[in-house]
Amino acid sequence: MQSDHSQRPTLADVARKAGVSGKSVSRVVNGEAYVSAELKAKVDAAIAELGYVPDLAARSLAGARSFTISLLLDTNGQDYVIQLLEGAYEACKLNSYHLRIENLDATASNESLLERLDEVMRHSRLDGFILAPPFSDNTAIMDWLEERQVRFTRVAPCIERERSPCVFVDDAAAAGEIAQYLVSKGHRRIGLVNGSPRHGAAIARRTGFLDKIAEIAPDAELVEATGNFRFEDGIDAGKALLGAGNPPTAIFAANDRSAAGVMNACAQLGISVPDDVSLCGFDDSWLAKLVWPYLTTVRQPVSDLGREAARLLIEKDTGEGAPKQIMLGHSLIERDSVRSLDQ
Amino acid sequence: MQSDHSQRPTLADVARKAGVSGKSVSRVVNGEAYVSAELKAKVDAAIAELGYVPDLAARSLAGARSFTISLLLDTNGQDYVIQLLEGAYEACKLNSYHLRIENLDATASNESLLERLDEVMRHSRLDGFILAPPFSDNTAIMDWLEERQVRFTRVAPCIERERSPCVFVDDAAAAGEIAQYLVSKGHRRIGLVNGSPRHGAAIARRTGFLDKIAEIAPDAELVEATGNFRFEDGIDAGKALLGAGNPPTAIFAANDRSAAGVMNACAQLGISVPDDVSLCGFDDSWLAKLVWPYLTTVRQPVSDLGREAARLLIEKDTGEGAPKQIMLGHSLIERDSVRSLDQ
DNA sequence: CTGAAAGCGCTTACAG
DNA sequence: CTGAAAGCGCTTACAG
Repeated sequence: MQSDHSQRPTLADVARKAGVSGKSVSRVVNGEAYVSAELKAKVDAAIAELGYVPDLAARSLAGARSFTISLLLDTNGQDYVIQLLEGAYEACKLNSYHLRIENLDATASNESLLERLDEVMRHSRLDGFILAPPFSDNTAIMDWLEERQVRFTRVAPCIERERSPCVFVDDAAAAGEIAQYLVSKGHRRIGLVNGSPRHGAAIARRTGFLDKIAEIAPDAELVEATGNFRFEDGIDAGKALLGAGNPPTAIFAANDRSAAGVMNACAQLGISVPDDVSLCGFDDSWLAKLVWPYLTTVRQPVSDLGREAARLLIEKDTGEGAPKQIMLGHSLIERDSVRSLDQ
Repeated sequence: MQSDHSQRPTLADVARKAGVSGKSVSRVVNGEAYVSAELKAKVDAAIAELGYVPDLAARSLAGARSFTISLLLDTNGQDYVIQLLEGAYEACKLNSYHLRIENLDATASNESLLERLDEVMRHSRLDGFILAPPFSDNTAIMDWLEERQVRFTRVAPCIERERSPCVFVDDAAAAGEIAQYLVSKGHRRIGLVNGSPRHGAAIARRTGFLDKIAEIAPDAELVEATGNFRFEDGIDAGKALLGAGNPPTAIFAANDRSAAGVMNACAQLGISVPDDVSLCGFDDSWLAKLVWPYLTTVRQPVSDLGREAARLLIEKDTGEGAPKQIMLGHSLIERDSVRSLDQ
């Protein structure tokens, strides 16, 4: 690859061809102020003619930027990982940035997580990190990054949102919409399969759901089951909820994966969805259409979350001081897993 | 980050502390030959004391290596992407390499794919690429990389395996085992849901399956349906295969995803798996246990494929000239979607 | 608004 | 087996 690179035009080549100094070429390339239109035109022409592309390693060595950002995530059983990756990749590509991946184990101790981060930072330069859940709510990681003045943005944080630029969806409101939807369909005995207490989103969904029920149907009976966002949790919760006497007529599971688990429990128990029990998920992951019947759920624009998180990291702060918080919209996706009790 | 980096110990610091030249430190760090044990010990001690880590950007700028490799994949609907990523990431981490992602659209023209690769290579230095399916069978990409003398390894290639180091599973043999298994359970009217003709693996699975049937049960009736590895294809194929008269008693779908589609078709048609029809998938993706009944399938060690592909890229060729081909084992995973006709 | 010089932290020839 | 010098291709102060 060395030979390949040694034939590439350099900044000096561009400078020679344009008849200007290297510093001026650098100014144009970096979009700095105080460049006359005339000079810029000459440089741009030379760049185009030579097909010049600045060398990443040299920029990184000489300057403070690396044009590379890292996505911190846990691939373990997360349905949204791929979409997040897609969104972040797109934003990077658009801005000629590069995307690196750090796959960490969210169940590991903070100590070992920070150790790994330290290793990563020592080995290389990075313009910043995108923290995916559940790292987006990890204050130890945030403290560590802030101490070292490393920029970061967060995807779907639930705590201290003002602490960094971040992108999220209103989980509580979305869960509230599901509550409203189920109540509007006549359900008054409702089961709730909770998500991982480690994820703030699970808390927000629970709270939003319960608050809305309390508000619009205070007479409703609620049964809760613990969960951890996993398929197996959905199976267990479904059996617990539906195996007892006086089962709920509708169940809201905190994510699609555990909703699929509930469906599995139904299949095992010989209970029909939605004839015997209605079911809602959350995420609108591709899983929602890999079950039968298709799952009614809330759509989160996951790849948009990834894209915006990357964009916020790449674009310099606009100087207004305050980090940006971006809330993206969600939407209830009606499919076939809920029936109306009134009909 | 600049301030952070300027405080890091450099190679010169280590040289000073050890009382040797910078070149000697470089030799030790790079594990070069012709270093006396005594000198190496001094340098190692100084490195440990200072906590020295070589700077990636500087190494990359000065030398021919970048310690970064890129995984070329298409995230679109591929169940194995995450596992591949996990495996490749692990191998990189172990060797202090960094993993970058390029997410390309496999349905795009070769021209636009190569254009993007060119962009990527111009922007930065890369020690090589891992080609994931279906790029592992894309000769245009291989030609392009070879012309530029860029190293690459391939995951699950089906053609020209000698052309690069690669890692794969014996798809034909694995499909043959499924054939044998179904025949041993008494099935003689068998459906086959094919995979994407774009993926060589689909061809190999079909051939392996048909050949084995012809060998051990030449009297068996076979019905084929086209497919493209997608869930929807499984639904369509399932309906086509099972909606007609004299339906098969067992179906082999070329991947788990389309097998899930077949299950969906069964649910829609009121057909029970495995009571009315038996079903096998391929991959043992996590989907296999997100359906009911759990899917009997063939397990591919996907994260191992990713790990080995990265390892082959990172480790220099051993100089024997011939690229390495590594075949990893597969195994039939018996679950609950197949029943024996004899009982 | 523009430029000449120094330097980022390594590796590559080249000597010895 | 070991080292002194040059250079990779940029950006950063610093001048003007």
